Amino acid sequence: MRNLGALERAVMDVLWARSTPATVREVVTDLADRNLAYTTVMTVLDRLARKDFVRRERAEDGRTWRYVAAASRESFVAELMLQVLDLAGDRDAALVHFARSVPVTEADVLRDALTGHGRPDPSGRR
Amino acid sequence: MRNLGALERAVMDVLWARSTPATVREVVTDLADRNLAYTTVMTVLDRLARKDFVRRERAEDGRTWRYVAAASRESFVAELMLQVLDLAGDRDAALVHFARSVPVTEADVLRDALTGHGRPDPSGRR
DNA sequence: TCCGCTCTACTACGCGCCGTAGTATGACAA
DNA sequence: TTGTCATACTACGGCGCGTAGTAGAGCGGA
Repeated sequence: MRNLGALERAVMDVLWARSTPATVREVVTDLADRNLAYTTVMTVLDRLARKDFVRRERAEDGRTWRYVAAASRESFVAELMLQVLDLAGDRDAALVHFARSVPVTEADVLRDALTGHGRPDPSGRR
Repeated sequence: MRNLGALERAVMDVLWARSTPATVREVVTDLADRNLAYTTVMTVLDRLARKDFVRRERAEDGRTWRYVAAASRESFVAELMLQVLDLAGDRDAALVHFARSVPVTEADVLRDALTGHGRPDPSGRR
């Protein structure tokens, strides 16, 4: 699962901003400042779908597609962070470096989230 | 600071494995299984230097360069993780996702590293 | 019924990055 | 002086991505 280009990321941002599935047309208007051709956005959405970053479903008219982000932005980022961690030879050492380089306020967030990790939290995520 | 290609990463691995600065020749022999041309490795090292992933210094003979990784593998990974985190709209939410998706044993490592983050630890890192 | 709008599928092209390496050139050693 | 070794510079093909055109199908209005 490779990374995304700039426009691909912009399109994902649009999809993440709208929580509900969006048509190509809607994404185009949300990116109006970029002045993109309709087909450009379509191509990008198609590529994102191929890479499983977005899913698509038929609209009521039976011919228009609606696109929706396959994962939340936050879990996407978390996933990416785990992939990056895989680059480390010594994962623990990398984690320590990471923990120390995170701003203090975010360290608190992390600490809180870790408290109870592995605890009886019935949500069955891997 | 973009990401690295496969060969670039392999070369970095060599440099990280050797803690001491290495010549092109040495990197080539460490990558012997790949059967690379000397100039290939030289080009890659040159590109890594341009991107500030490695530094280089003259050897004693005055004409050979020695290359050394600019950062440890662990801090490189930690840095990358922070960059990824920047992609998140809601950093805290992404951190929570991350904390929850990390294996339990590594969660312990993280927790330990975070204990004392911002505490009276006289080492003056940001 | 025919026109035009809209949406989709398919194709294409340029650029930059990266893997890969050749050539030219200079220095040193035999 | 000739061969060896290191460097600098140049090159080329593939791939990913930004960008978009064209062709064709369906639908709604004149």
